[in-house]
Amino acid sequence: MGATMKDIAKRTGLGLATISSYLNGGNVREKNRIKIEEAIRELHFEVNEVARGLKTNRTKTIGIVIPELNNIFFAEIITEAEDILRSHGYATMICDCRSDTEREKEAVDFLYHRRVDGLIVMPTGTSDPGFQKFIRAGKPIVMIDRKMKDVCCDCILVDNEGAAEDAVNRLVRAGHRKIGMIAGPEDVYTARERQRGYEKALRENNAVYEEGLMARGNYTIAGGAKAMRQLWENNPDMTAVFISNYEMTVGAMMEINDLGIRVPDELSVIGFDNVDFAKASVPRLSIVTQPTAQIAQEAADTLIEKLQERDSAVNQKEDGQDREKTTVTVTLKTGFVEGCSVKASEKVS
Amino acid sequence: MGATMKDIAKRTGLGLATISSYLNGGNVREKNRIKIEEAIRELHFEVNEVARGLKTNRTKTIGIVIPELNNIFFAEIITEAEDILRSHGYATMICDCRSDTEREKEAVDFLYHRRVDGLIVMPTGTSDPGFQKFIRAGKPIVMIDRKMKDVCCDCILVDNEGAAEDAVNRLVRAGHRKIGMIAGPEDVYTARERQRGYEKALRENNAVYEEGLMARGNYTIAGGAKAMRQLWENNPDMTAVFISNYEMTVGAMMEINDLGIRVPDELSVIGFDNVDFAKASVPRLSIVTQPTAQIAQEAADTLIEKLQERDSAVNQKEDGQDREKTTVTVTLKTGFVEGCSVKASEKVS
DNA sequence: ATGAAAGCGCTAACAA
DNA sequence: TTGTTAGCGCTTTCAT
Repeated sequence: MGATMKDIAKRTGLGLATISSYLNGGNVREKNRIKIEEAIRELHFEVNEVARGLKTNRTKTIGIVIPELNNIFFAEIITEAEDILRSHGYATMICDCRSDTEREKEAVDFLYHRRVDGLIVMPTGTSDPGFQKFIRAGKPIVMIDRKMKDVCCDCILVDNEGAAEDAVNRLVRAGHRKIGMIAGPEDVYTARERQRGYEKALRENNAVYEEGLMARGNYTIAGGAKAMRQLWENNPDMTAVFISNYEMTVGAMMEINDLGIRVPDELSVIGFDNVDFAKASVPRLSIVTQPTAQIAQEAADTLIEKLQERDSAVNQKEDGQDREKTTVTVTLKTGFVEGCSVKASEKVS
Repeated sequence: MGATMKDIAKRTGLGLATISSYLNGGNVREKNRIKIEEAIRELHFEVNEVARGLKTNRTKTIGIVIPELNNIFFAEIITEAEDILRSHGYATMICDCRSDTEREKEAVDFLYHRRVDGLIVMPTGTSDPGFQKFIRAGKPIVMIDRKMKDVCCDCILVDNEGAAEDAVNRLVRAGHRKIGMIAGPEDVYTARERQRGYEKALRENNAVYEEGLMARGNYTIAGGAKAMRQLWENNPDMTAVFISNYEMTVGAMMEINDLGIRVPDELSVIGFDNVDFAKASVPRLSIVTQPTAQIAQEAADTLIEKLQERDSAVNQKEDGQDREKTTVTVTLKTGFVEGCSVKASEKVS
C-alpha cells in the first residue's frame, strides 16, 4: 500500500542505511538529501512507526489509566498530558477503568501487551493491578493524584490535607463552629487526606468534632446529595459544610436546592473543583481548586525525562548498574476561588 | 527482555507455527497444548502486539480525533466508545485538537503514521484535515456529531434541528412569543442545524423572528454569558430563551444570576446537555439531552463491522471489487428533561 | 557518507 | 497437526 524505505532506496539509487540516516537526522550529502526528499514526496512515503517500534523496542506510546474519563478533574489533566506527550512524539492510549479494580487490571495488562513505553496512572484500588511488571521491564510509571505503598515510582500529588485544612480554617475564621464535612470513600487516598485536613483544622481551632458532622458521599453526585440530606437532618445547628470533591458538590447543591436551604444565610458552603460550576451556582460557590494543568505538566515532564534517561542509557551502556531508582514525589498546592457562599457568622473569633 | 515465541518453541520442542496456531485459536494436540501453556506460564510469555501488527498490517488500534476532551458531551462518548472498542481488542489513541484545524491536521497525520486501523472523528473545521488518506488506504472512518461534504464515510448524527425545534415549540406552547436563542458559531455543523430548528419552529408557529432575538455565543462559557447579556439588554420584552449547547448554558446561567434575572418568572430558559448541571441549577433547568451512550455504541459498532468486513475480505479475496462503498448515516433522537425553568405565560395559544 | 546484511517477534504459505 | 522458511519495514553494526 504505502511506500517503504526500500522504495525510496530503489528510487534514489541509495542504500537503505542512507535513507534511515536521513530520516533520523543523520548526515547526508546535500545532493542525496534533495533526491531523497523528492522521492519521499513523489511516493507519499511515511515512516511506519510500527516497524520502527518493533526494531527499537520503543513504541513511543504512553498508557494512561484513570478511574473515569468522564470526570472534569481527570479529563482536564488527561487533555493537557496528551497534548504535551504528543508534542514530544508520544502517542497515548487512554484506558478508563470505571473505578473498577478488575477493569484496572485488565487495562494494565492490555497496555503491557501493547508494549507502551511508560504509564501515567491514577490507581483505583489500594493494591497493585500489575504495575510491577512495568517496573521490572524498566518502564517508568508516574502516579498521579494518589499514592500507593507497594509500587515504587514517581508521584505527582496535590496537598489534599492542606487544601481541606485551609477550607475549614476559612469557615472557622468566618465564625463557624459546627462545621460539617461530606467526605469521600475510605479506601480512596485523596478522600482520607482531605478528611485528615478537616479533622486537623477542627482540632487546632478547638472546634467541635462530632461523628455526626461527617457524612460519606462516595465521590458521586447521588452520594453527595444523600450525605447532604443526612447532615442537614442530623445537625440542626450546623452552620457550614465542606464538600470534598466535585461530584459531591453538585449533588449537595441539588439537595440544598430541594430542601430549600438558603446559602449562605442558613448554611455556608465550600465545595471542590470546577470553577465553572461554582460560578454558575446561586450564589457563587467558594471552592478549592486543583492545579490540573500543572499536574499534567509535571507528570508528562517527569515521564519524558525518565524515558530519555532510559534511551541514552542504552547507548552508553557503561552506567547500566548505577541507575539508582531515584523516584520523586511532587506535591502541588491547591488554590481557592472565593464565591459568596460563606457567611460571616455572628461571632468571629 | 520478555520471552518470545521462539523461546516457547525451544522450550516445548515444537515449531513456531504450532505456537502461533495455538495463540490464534488453531487446533493443537491436547498434549502439546498443555506443554505450551506450561511454557507460557513459566516464561511469562506475552504476545508482542507490535510485531503482530507489523506482520498483519493491522495494529488493532483506533484513532479518535475530537475537538475537546475536556467537555462532558465528548468525554461521555469517548468513554463509552473506548470501552466497547477495548472489549473487542482494539486500543484507542485519542487526540484532542482543541477545536483547532491546524492541530486537527497534525493529529490525523500522527495517527496515520501510527497506522491505526480506523478513525472515529468529530471534525472541527469544514475541510478535510487528511481523512482522504485513510479512505484511500481502505481504512474506515466513522464521523460523529458532525457531517462533512467531501468525505465519504459513515456518520452518526443527532437530530439537532428536531431537538431545537422541539425545545422552541415547548416554549411556544407555554405561551411565549418573544423567544431568544443563543446560537453557536456559524461554521459549526451542529450550530447551524440547531439554529435552523429554532427558525423553523418560529416560522411554523407564526411567532416573531427578529434578528435581535438571536445572539451568537461561540459554544463557550464566556460566549454564552456575553450573548445572554446582549439578548437581555436588547430585548426587554423577551420572555424566554433557548440556549443551544452546554457551555453556553453554563455561561448564560452565570449571567442570569449576575443580572439578577428571576427564572422562570422573568425569563424562561431551556438549555442543552448535561443533566447533572441542570438538576443542580436553581431552578432546575429544562434541557435538551443527547444520547451519548448510543452515539458511542453506534459509532463503535459501525467501525468494528467495517473492520471485520475488511479482514474477511482479505481471506476470501474473490469479492475484492464488489466491495461497494456503502456508507450509512444514522440520525439519533435527542431527549428532553423537564425542569422548572419554563413558566406558562399569560396567553396560551 | 554510504551500502550490505542481519534481525526485531510475529504470521502465513508450503511441505511433510 | 506440525515444522520450515520467508518476509512485514525498519534500525544498526560493520565494511567501504
